[in-house]
Amino acid sequence: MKHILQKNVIEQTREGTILKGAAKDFSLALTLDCGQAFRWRRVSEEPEIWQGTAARHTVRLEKRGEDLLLHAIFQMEELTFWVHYLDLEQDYQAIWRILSEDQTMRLAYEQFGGMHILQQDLWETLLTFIISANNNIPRIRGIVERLCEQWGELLPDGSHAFPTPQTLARLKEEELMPLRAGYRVPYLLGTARMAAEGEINLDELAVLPTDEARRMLMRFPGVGPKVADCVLLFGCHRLECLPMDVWMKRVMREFYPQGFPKYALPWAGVAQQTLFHYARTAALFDKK
DNA sequence: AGCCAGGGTCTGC
DNA sequence: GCAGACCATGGC
Repeated sequence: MKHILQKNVIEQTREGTILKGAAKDFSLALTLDCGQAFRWRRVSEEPEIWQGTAARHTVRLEKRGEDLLLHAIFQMEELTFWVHYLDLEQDYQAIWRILSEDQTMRLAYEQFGGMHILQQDLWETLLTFIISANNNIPRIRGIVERLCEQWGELLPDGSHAFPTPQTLARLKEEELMPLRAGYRVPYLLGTARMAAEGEINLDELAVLPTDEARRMLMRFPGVGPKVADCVLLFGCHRLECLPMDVWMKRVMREFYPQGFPKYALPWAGVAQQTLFHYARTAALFDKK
C-alpha cells in the first residue's frame, strides 16, 4: 500500500477515490483505446469518462485535469487492483528519457506520450489475442463483448466478468457461432480446455523466464509468435516483448531495418505500443 | 469486387 | 526451417 502512497496522493470523496496528479503524464484515451484492451468505452466526452471491466472488476475512470477519479471506488483492495492494472507505479518518464535518444521514438512520444502498458489478467489477455489474429480492432471488441455477455458471470453492477476457462471448456463449437469469431472458435475452445484441465498452468507460466513462457504459450492452439508476445506484454508485463503485427512490420522496415537500438530493447514493448499508434494514426505509410 | 485487419496452421519441399 | 494456401468475418 505504501508504494501507492509514494507515487500517488490519495483523496477520498463521496464520488470515489481521487489520485492526485495521476493523469498528468498518463493518457486514459491513448492507454485504453490503443489496441491492448478491448473492453473500454468512453461514456462521456466532457468530462472525459471511461468505463470498463477487467477480470472481475469494473470501474468508471474520469480525467479531472491532472487528477484521476475512480468513481465509486472506496476500498483499498479495489484501489490497489486498478493502480496495478493501469500501471500507475511505473515511471514512464524515465523510460522515455531513454527511448527519446532515438529520433523516431521521440517524435512518436511527442505526439502520443502518456500510454501505459496495462497489467491485464493473463487468461483474459490470452483469449482476447487469439481472437485478434488476422482481425481488426472494432471487430475484436464486438467478439469480446459478446463472449463476456454470453458466458461471463454477471457482476453486481450489471456488467459481465470475463468468462473462466472452465465455463468455456464445457461449450461446443456450435454454441460459439453467435460470436461470429470464424475459424478462431476451435482455437478458443482448445485453449480453454487446456487451461481448464491444467495442461498448462497459467500461474506457473507467469513466473517463467520470458523465452520459456513464450514457448509454452505457443502450445495453445491459435497462439503463434505475435499473439504470444502480446500476451507476454499486455498480460505478463514483459516490457521487453515486441509484438510484430502488420503495422509494426511497416515501422521496422521503414525506420529500423537493423532492429531497435540496443538501449531501447528492455523497453521495446513500451516503444512498440506508441509506435503502433503513431504508424496507424499519422499516415506514415500509404497502405503498404 | 477485392483488399485488408494486432496471424496461425498445415502441407510440401 | 521456410514459402504458400487457406482460413471466417465485416468494413471500406
